[in-house]
Amino acid sequence: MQLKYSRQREAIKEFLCTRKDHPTADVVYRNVSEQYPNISLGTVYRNLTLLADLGEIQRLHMGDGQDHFDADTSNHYHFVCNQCGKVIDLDMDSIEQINDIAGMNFRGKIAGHVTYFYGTCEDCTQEKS
Amino acid sequence: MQLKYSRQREAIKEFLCTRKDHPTADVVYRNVSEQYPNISLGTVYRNLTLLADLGEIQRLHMGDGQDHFDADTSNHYHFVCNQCGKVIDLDMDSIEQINDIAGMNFRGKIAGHVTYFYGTCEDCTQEKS
DNA sequence: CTGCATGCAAATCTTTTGCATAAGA
DNA sequence: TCTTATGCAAAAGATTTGCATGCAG
Repeated sequence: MQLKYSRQREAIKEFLCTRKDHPTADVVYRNVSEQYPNISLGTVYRNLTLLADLGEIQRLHMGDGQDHFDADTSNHYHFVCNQCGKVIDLDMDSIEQINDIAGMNFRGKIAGHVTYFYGTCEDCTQEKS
Repeated sequence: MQLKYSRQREAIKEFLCTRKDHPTADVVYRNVSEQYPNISLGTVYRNLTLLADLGEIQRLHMGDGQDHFDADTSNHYHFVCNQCGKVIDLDMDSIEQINDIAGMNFRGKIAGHVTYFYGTCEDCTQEKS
């Protein structure tokens, strides 16, 4: 099967790149709708899935019921705030470290990993006090 | 609200403790049904959610469409095989390491985390060759 | 007795899919 | 012109929920 250009897909990808948070399919849909009023949610899902399969974006399963999408495909950690639900990227260079750790006890081929930290973000910590 | 004993909940918890893999709600349902033929899927979900909220079990969002449940609430990593879908616990003592890593760049309170490694498990690697 | 837990079924919500039409190559 | 992508609506799945009844305290 041969991939064809589509402006809808392009717009979806572009929108994701502008965001540092991790929008859900529905958020993508509502935003891209402003540029392409006739776009359908099905198309958004199809393209998000396609882009994720191509490795151009990351699909995140955070357990809040909806998948989230991230245009940053580099290995990085995610912090999910228990209070406000915000998702924050954690930058760190030592991603290799974690692969080493896993390698210690596991025999098999590790292709990738996803790490979520859960807790209270700085903003919510301040509000409490 | 006051918690009351229920044999169904007890059976669900016990079943989970016997398993080293991470059953889905439906698997729990089918198994506990053997002991309590009239138990309903709703009850299974209600209790799994309750037990997870109490911290007695862990709810895992692995991105295969169904949540998985784990009676082992200690911090540990999960390996998900891309080929057969199997989930394997990775034992490692150095869990603290990962908290240190996150602490380096993030200001806030980290309460817990979940790490999934994706790849090919040993069995599937062998079949291929 | 009083209230939480259950069973059942319906409702919700997210994501996927079938199909006729539009658009890219 | 040939094939992939879209839009729309229906379908599919997983999980939640309302309500009458059952069981624990």
